[in-house]
Amino acid sequence: MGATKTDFFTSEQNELAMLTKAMGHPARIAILQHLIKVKACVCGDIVDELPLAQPTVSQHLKELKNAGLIKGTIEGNAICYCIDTDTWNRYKNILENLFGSYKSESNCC
Amino acid sequence: MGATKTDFFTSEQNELAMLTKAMGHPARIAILQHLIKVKACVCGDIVDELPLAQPTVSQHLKELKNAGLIKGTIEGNAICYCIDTDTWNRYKNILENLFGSYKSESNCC
DNA sequence: ATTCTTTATCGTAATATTGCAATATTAAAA
DNA sequence: TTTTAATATTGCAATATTACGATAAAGAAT
Repeated sequence: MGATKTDFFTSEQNELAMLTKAMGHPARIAILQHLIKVKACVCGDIVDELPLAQPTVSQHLKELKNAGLIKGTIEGNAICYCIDTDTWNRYKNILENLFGSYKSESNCC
Repeated sequence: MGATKTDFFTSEQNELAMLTKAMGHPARIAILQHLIKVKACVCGDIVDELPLAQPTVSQHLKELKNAGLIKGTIEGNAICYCIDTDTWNRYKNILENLFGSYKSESNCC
């Protein structure tokens, strides 16, 4: 055991879980916030912003990229990371949908 | 190593990470969706809804409860779980804030 | 009082995540 | 072409997560 039983859940459930799992680390939240704040794309100075070693940051960037939250484009020998607009908006909708589907009136406790 | 370096991040970042981490499993997404759908509180038939053993479901419920997403009230020898309205709305705002703070115009790639 | 039902906890195995030092890779710069 | 700079990858140790069988706990039903 130890592996998540993804096969038994819907693709929507797995996607939501994938998204939130990718966001489920303070460093990755910090990266997203930073990419949003500095309106231009930032390259490797994300490393300077974080209290983590370069390989660790690289790993977190990879996970955010795998989830589709960010994308990186090569720029010389540096790499320019930024929010991936398309998936970002899609995820925004999915989350709004989930959180919006709950109406507090219909709660018995 | 292996432990997250929470001390070096802001409490907002840690809270967002805590929330999304708690949601970052298809079973826990399924539980939330189910609690939203059946407008009354459900007790242990969450177990029947999921393709997981009872102790595993209990563990997932505990994590959702720790994150403040749900709460359980004792009802006889059963326990009635439901969305925790207050924290749910707070988390909704926090997430809307994060996802709303990104404007796609200000992206260079 | 005993049994049944419901949920939680314990113990444990399998796997995943986190973090970093060392090293590889790739392209600019000298 | 060597050096330098920026990222990625590898390998590994520490820790966390996922899952479940066995068992405990607590109240309902008999």
